[in-house]
Amino acid sequence: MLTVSVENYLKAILHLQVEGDDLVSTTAIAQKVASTPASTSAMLAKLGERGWLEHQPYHGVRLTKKGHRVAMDILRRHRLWECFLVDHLGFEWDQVHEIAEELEHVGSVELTNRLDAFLGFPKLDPHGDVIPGPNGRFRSVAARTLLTEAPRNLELVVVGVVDGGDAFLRHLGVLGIQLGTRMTVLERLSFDGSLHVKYPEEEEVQLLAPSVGQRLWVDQSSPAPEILFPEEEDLQ
Amino acid sequence: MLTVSVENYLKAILHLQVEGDDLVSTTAIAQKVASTPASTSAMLAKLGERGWLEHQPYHGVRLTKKGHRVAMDILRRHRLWECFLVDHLGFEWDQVHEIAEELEHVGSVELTNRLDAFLGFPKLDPHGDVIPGPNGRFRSVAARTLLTEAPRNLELVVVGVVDGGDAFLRHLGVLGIQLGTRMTVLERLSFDGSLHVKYPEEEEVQLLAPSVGQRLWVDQSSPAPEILFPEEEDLQ
DNA sequence: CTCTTTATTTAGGCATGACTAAATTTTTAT
DNA sequence: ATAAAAATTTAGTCATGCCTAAATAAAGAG
Ligand SMILES: [Mn+2]
Ligand SMILES: [Mn+2]
Ligand SMILES: [Mn+2]
Ligand SMILES: [Mn+2]
Repeated sequence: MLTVSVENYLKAILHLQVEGDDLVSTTAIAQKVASTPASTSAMLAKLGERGWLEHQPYHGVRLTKKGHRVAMDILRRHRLWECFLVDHLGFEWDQVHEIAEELEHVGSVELTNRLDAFLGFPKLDPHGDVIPGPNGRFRSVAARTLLTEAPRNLELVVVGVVDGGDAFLRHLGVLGIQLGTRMTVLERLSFDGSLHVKYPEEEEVQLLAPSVGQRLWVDQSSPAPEILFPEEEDLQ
Repeated sequence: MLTVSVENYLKAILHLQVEGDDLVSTTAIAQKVASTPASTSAMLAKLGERGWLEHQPYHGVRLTKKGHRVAMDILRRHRLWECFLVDHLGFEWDQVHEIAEELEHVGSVELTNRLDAFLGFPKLDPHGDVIPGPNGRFRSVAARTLLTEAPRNLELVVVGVVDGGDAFLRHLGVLGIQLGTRMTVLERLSFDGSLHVKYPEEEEVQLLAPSVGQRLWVDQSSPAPEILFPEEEDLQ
């Protein structure tokens, strides 16, 4: 049986491994699970013995196939519960993380799969993060771009948030941005990468800090017009 | 913060206190939480110090107001989740106890109250057990009688199960009994208290063991016909 | 009322998972 | 290449919560 503590470590390692796919450092893990490097070092030794990760002392860890699968299952439960909380219980997207952090540790496979079905097999959680399927792999989703790297003068939709802590999500609230918000990037300022963006209904142009632009996934607004007016696309 | 273990002890004590309202014994608690009397004794001392119960060494414990409230909140979460599992995820009533045993430890009040609302503020869980409200008291329910003590020759509905472990619930399945099943008690055998019962559609009369009759809550079948044909009622 | 049985507590250990402080290894800077 | 800084592990504790075995108290039998 997996303890809550072990599960939290495995999920933290998975998270750090997805970005920067090399070895994950003790300190980074300690920070993510809010414990000390010493405690983490002891835990990593144990997780290594039990075959969930490979530990290269003084250099870092990498999840084994087995450990990766376990961590993906936890992530799956976390994100499915977030969907439930937002879609059916009416929570806001910045209120669900902490609760899902506990619900994710109820491990019944039967429960998870029925919840998945109840929710309609969602691909994305309320923050636009991809939900792993019952096979322990991420469900496939449409391609997406960071707002910073998106093309200019094209209407975009916000489809996800990178690493969205509650503070950032509330900041987005202040800016009037949520999943589904549409905007057009007019200009990227060379000074610090700030973005001039325009919202459909508003006249005024807003300036988004790079810390925001780098953490928003966007997609093209409408799959509708596509190649209907290729000349106009070229003109802009 | 309450640990899972502490919560399980408090709920076990509440359970034992409801039936037989006197002091609850160390052995009974140990049995309920599946631990030893020695471990339980140590835990009771701690729970006493922290003000959740009064411990009379060698004689037993009783929950304080504070401890009672905490336990009722856990019971509330347990039963609300059971409703969710059966009503929305399609589980059978003999499959939900173990899962709810884990879900009940997610303590967010906001979550509990929203789940309650989502479920339509149910008064009874899938086993016919009364669900505590947000104030920590049982919701009021219509009066009910044990099948053993119900009047003869009157159509009854099964509205609840006393202390329904999964084994008993599956046995009821074999007998074709679930919540909402209607039946009429024809006779109570003086030998061992077995009951001759008749089901509406079936011709044959069934014999129910006393172990079953003593653990079924029933109510009068239909509030509809009432005094419409009093003569016919008398004729039977 | 005494003896025996049963219930409960105490004593002594063990596993898990956390911490601080100290030792050690790796990395960075000069 | 060597010294300083940073990261990691090791050593030594502590709190929880569990166990078995032994001591003690309460209840029941005669
Ligand atoms: Mn968690
Ligand atoms: Mn999320
Ligand atoms: Mn439980
Ligand atoms: Mn129940």
